[in-house]
Amino acid sequence: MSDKKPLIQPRTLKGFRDFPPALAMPREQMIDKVRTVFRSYGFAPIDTPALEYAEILTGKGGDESDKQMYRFTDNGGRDVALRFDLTVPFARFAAQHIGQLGTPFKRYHVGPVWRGENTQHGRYREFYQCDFDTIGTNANAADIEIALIIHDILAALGFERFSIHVNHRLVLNGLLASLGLAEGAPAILRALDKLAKIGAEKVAAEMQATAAVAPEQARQILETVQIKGSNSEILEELEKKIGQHERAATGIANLRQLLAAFAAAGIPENRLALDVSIARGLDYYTGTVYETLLDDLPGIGSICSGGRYDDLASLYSKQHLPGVGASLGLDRLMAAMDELGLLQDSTAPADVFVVQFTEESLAHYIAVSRRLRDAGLRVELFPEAKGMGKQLKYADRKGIPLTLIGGPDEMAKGVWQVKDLRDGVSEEVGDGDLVEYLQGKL
RNA sequence: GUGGGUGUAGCUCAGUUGGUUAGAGCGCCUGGUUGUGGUCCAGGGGGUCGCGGGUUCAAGUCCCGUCAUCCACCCCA
Repeated sequence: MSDKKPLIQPRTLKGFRDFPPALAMPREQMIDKVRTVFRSYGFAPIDTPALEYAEILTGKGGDESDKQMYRFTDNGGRDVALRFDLTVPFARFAAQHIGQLGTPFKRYHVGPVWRGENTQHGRYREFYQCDFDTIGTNANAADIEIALIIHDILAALGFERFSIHVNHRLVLNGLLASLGLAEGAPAILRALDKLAKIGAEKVAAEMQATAAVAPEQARQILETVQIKGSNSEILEELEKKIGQHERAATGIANLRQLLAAFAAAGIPENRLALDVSIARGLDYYTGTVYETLLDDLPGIGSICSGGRYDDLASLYSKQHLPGVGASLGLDRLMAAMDELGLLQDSTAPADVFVVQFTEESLAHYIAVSRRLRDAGLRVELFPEAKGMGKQLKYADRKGIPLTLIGGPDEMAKGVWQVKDLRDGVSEEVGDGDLVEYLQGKL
């Protein structure tokens, strides 16, 4: 062998990760659970290319996202870029295909996105998002459904303590309009969005600096936005303060309907938190806005956020497409679940391990494996007729709970020895009773 | 993009004011135990000290650069 050839150092790019089974299995399990929820609401899956023409993607999320975009010229001289979220590609998709899809259209999309920003805990340059949107309807029922889905996903993943913070842009706009500040709304909302992070004083200062808000106006905004109390108490207060404004009244009514829906669905009230300070920095939200926080890990940030927008695809089509949706950050969620010990689920790749006692009897083992698989069991047959100690050790290390031993003695009697590696107990089981016995053990 | 911390065996980490063949625990492999894992006993393999350069008689240790990672800011998922 030539050891002269210099080896290439195996490595991955910053912010890009390998997923060995211990990571890939929980991720697949998560995606399965999330998908099940989407489907239970009648959402259909779509997929789009990772790579798009740069002009499709740039300029949609502001300077920041343009800077973070992986962009290059392909071999055909095209200016292309990797998608940095799933929303913009969906807008393009909707503009291109809405004629065939019909409205309302409900889709979910699970896939990787890329952002060339600095890495941090739960933040990578390649990460998975799960987006779900209903487009083509203005009905508040669609907004309610999105919130219910967020709730059901987190519940399905095993989270107990979380809260979906909701607000309505019409409430905020009504508030600003009542103060004569409709003009500076985007800048004011961007400042407001930082409330939880930098505090009321700095927010007031920023609003005064960037949006020509008078100190008294800032005080009133912050007072309204920081109303405390139960969800219905907050609504009452809002009603009193700005309920006479038509737009605000609509927003308040929609939020009231959302609360009623959650109550009707029997969801604990503390999982939905009316929070007038939630604005979402993005300009395009026009109605409901969502931000989901884990009570036990507030520092990790929002793990699922979104809202209602007036027109998704206006950049690509004259067709008016209002919608509402949210996106879930899978990798951030996985980091959270890891931290909270929700990821400890068995990662065993199989339920039953079949020992290959002798190579001569391979067909016997393949036959039984097949029978068990047909019965829905996950079965691994060891590829080599190595010593049984080796094979059992292998099965044990993988966390496979049950092993099937069928050597000459068992074959002569027409039985299998089933050894439960969890307690070390073995039992002889007749060939005919095998499937039922194993299923009972799992 | 800015500021800071950390890189020594597969993992978690020791390693003195620079000083000879760089250590431990766990894991891994082999044997005790060719029909029984997880316990026990004995033995074994495994490290260009992230990488590159510099200072020095001498660098894991000091200096510079670089890459990776973690934390904060920013932004977000």
